[in-house]
Amino acid sequence: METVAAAAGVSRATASRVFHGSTPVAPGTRDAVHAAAKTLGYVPNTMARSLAARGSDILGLLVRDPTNPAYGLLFSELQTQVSRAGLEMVTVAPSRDEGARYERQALNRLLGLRVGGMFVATGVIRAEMLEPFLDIVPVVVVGRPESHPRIHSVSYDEDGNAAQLADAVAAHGHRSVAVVTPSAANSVPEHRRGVAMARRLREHGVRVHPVASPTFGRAEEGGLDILGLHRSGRITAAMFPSDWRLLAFLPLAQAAGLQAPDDLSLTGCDGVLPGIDLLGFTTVRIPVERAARRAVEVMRALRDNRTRTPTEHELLPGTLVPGRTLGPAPHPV
Amino acid sequence: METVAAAAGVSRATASRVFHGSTPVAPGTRDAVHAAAKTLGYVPNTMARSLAARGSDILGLLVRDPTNPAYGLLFSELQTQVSRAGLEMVTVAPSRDEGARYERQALNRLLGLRVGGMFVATGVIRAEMLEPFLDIVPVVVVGRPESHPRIHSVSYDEDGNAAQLADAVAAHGHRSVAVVTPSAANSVPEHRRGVAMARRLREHGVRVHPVASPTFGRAEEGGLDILGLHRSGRITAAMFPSDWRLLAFLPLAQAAGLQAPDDLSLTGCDGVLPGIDLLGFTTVRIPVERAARRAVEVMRALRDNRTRTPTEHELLPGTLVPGRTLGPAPHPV
DNA sequence: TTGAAAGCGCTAACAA
DNA sequence: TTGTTAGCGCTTTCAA
Repeated sequence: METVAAAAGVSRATASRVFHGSTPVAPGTRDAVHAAAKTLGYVPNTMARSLAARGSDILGLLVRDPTNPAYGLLFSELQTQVSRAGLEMVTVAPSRDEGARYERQALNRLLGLRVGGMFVATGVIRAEMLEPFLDIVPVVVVGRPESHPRIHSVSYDEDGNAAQLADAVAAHGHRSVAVVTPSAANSVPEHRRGVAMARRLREHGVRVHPVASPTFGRAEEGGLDILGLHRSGRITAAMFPSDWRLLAFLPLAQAAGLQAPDDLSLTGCDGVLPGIDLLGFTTVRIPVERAARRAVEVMRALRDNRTRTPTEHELLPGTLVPGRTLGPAPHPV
Repeated sequence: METVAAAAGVSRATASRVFHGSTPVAPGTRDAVHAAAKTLGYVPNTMARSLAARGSDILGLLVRDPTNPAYGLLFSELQTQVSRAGLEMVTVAPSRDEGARYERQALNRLLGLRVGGMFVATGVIRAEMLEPFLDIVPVVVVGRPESHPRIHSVSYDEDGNAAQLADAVAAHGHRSVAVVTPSAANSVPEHRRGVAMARRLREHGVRVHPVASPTFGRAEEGGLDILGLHRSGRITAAMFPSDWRLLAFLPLAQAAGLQAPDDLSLTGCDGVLPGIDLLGFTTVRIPVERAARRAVEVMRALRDNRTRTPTEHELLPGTLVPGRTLGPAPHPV
């Protein structure tokens, strides 16, 4: 900046004011500085700036698994919303090597940068790990339900989404349905969805056949159970806790000569897999965009008014995507 | 750090040495400092550190679209490899709002952080945009072929991958094949793959039916052409430039009562869509993990030896995934 | 509207 | 093995 200031014939302080834009600067001076900066290819040093200013407009996002399309989309949307709000954002992810240690490391990377706010999109960091920093930096948990009395969160209404799907299945006249429910150890949100679907179906008087789906990478397992249930005429529909699981079931169904929804109705959940809409799945689209928007709004409120913003725990409902894999029950059971 | 040093009864310099770990510190002193840091919840200020040290071990990744599973995977793998190398990494993505302006903004965010190296995984930033910074910070372009004489790159061998698939199709006896080829404006890598597939097929003496796939979001378009070609008996296989396109074709095929590979053989390309392996696509898996590993190795070499590392332009071959959607040609054409 | 000067939290010689 | 000291590049009072 020294060089830029010299080239423009002003002091460093004035150059600083031009870039920061807080105090008024004479138009002529401003132009001279900008011109000098452009020709010299000057990019302000964020480090020095936030060091001197004791804080920055850079927000941090801690994301669990960029491989997961839901997180990828969240990343992308948050970035866009943050940009629109005139702030910046950098993202970190933990190393994939096993261990919560890397989550901490990623958290520290953000803390070390002294970000002006943190979005946390990982279930592995527990609330207690965040607690010490709540007074230092605004934290918004996003995409994962959080009930800590001091941590703000914006997440998806998994129970409501599951209920929407169960309602749709029941409304199509299905009276006996398989529900794939992975264990909680396997996937917390999927487990929760499965449980909620089953509960709601039962409220409709529908008979539920729970299908465990124990292993993670081999989603076929529950699939064979479903084929068996269908062959013996005990179900007319199968509900999956994610589009991914439903996708995994398709080749099995196809091999068995099943057509959805004529032979068997199928539902997924999520609606974010790229290209998934083209498959015509009946599913619920989680409101990633809205979550991003709300998360940024909450963050802004927190930053503007650090003192007393009441803790918010928002739950955003998804949207039922009718699709082509859910049809009327073929025959009364 | 002042507070920590005081609590441990040492000077700031000593505390610094403990965290930085360059110069030897007496074990007793070290423990005292660590203890003090722990109880005080101290996280070193990266800003101040890299300001004072004139540089940092933080690398930056500029990623085009975190929504794309190939980039998501690359992000994740780079993070892991960087961690293993004892370095750190932060990632930025441009806002999704239109315009190359946001790409620049994202680039500046990284530059402003004075990262110690940059991975660039976006086709939108052109080489000329990077040129001014090549002397300031090591740059490695990854996932996109780059031929700039001063910019290092590690990317996928799209032509080779396309050839592998074409070879497999020809080897299965197909003599007349549809090849979906989007325009370059639509997607550069997909266009390139389509062209390369067609070329290689022709070298095998196979008759190629090019299928344009003009619009982006509506991949069905080319699909109808393929169904027509198949109905009239003019093709026995269809090659898609990405798994995504193939996925989009599936519902059409299913609606038309087609089974792969009995009625029509199908191939994709990429192999990274989550859950895609379960569909049994015949495809090529792009070597994302290897690309990440090599990119980090190149980066380390650049950082260690800034002066004269000859520019590398690596092209990594993918792996053919046999799958179940490619079978022998049903009858001679 | 501008400049001078005092730090922000840390590292890196240099001395001790 | 440790302390002292001079900055790193910037922002921000305070005067002018």
